[in-house]
Amino acid sequence: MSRASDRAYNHIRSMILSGELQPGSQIREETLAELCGVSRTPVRDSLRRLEAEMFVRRNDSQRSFVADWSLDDLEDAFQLRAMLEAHAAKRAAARITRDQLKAMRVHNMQLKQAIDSVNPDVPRFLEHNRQFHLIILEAAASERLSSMLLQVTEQPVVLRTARQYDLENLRRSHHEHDELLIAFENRDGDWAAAVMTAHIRRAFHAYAEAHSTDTEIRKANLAA
Amino acid sequence: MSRASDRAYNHIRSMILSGELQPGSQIREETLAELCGVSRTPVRDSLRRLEAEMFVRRNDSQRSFVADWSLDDLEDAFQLRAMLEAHAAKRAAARITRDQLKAMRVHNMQLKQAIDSVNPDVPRFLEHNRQFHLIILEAAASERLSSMLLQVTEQPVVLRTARQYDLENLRRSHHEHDELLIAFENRDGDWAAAVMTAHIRRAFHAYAEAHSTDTEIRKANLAA
DNA sequence: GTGCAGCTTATTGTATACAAATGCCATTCG
DNA sequence: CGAATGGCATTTGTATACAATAAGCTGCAC
Repeated sequence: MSRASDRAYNHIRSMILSGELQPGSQIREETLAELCGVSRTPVRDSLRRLEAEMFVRRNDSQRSFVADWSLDDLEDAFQLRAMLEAHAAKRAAARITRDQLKAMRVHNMQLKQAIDSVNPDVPRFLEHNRQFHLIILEAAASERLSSMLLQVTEQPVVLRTARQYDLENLRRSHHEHDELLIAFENRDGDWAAAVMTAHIRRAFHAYAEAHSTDTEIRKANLAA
Repeated sequence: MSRASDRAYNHIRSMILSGELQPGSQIREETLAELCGVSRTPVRDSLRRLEAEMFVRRNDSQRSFVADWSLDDLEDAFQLRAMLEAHAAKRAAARITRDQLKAMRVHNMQLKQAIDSVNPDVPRFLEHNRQFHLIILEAAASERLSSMLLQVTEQPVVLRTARQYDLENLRRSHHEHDELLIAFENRDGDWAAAVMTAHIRRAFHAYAEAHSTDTEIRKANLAA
């Protein structure tokens, strides 16, 4: 996409992710336009995209609000994600190439390194993790599946809190990736799907735990 | 949505579904604007929506084309649909209310009537069929799942050819719905999911068969 | 004849002005 | 005192003009 429209999209998206735009709050096109330094036209474009991606929601009278997801909604998203990623894994097992497997191994090694050093580099872990999963999606060779999965992966709640996993959980991810790789090498789609389901669901519970702790902390702060 | 924008969206969508806009052909905003009797602004809105729904695709330089799906893409869509609908059925089995069940029974009765009369009314069948499935989606109570499923159900290829099923297949649908209802009454999510999977996959193969016949005929016509 | 440069045309992107719709508040009538 | 209604303010929708970009073409050089 073009300059202004892209800028607006990325800007608004990051403001939502960072919490700068509070969940549930109304967002007006003109305000956003000023914040992004563009006119309303590209802002409107961005809002439509963000609405399709469920970052933004509109009420009956076309006013836009920052989406506000409950823990239930989150579990919902993870459930869907688990199902779709498992499906992708199964398809990928039947189609994946040597080169793709090789690339996955490299990413899995690098994400391990990112958290094994004395100074764990979580963003680097996440990036390699993303690439790892992306290759599976690529190997699954279903454009439709890809677009759906992105929709459910790129959610604010997911992204904003992905960083909360502790190192122990990240290490588990690495081992699960290893198992996935073996399943792929054996072209065992059911195995791959099962490992993937477990992988995603564990991630959800790790998150939910971190989240409840977080909530506790927030409550404590409010009480203080 | 508002008047002009809605009109444009529906108009363009129906032109794609009817084949008036040929798959693969480029579509220019201004042309569409004239066809719809609105300015480019609402047309652009519509194109973005249609693009998100994969009715329209854009190339690297932002030009829009009517999506053109192969049989593989179609099977892909049906596979995803089967998975998602099965998931919906499972969730619905745990949540569905008496009233919803009752409404489903009514729709299933009416869709039977629509094809049992001397003059089969396929559009009426399809409408009740749609409502039947919609209630399941409603009972599944996952907004995200709903929006995904709509995406994969409302596809041109699916819609354009839904009318090709013969009466025998439509009757089978009715019976499968009956079985679904019993699974729901027993709150047996796994059963419901299994029936649903079979239901959708049978529909796909019925379609694929009709389609290949269709293709044969077309080839024959071309040869003549 | 082939390929590239530069120009021309086609198409989309952006800004802005104005129109339409919606919500809000105050005022009035029952 | 409460509910309905009218008008005002806010926000979004649409049209249009202009800018930017990409595609296609023409002619020139080799």
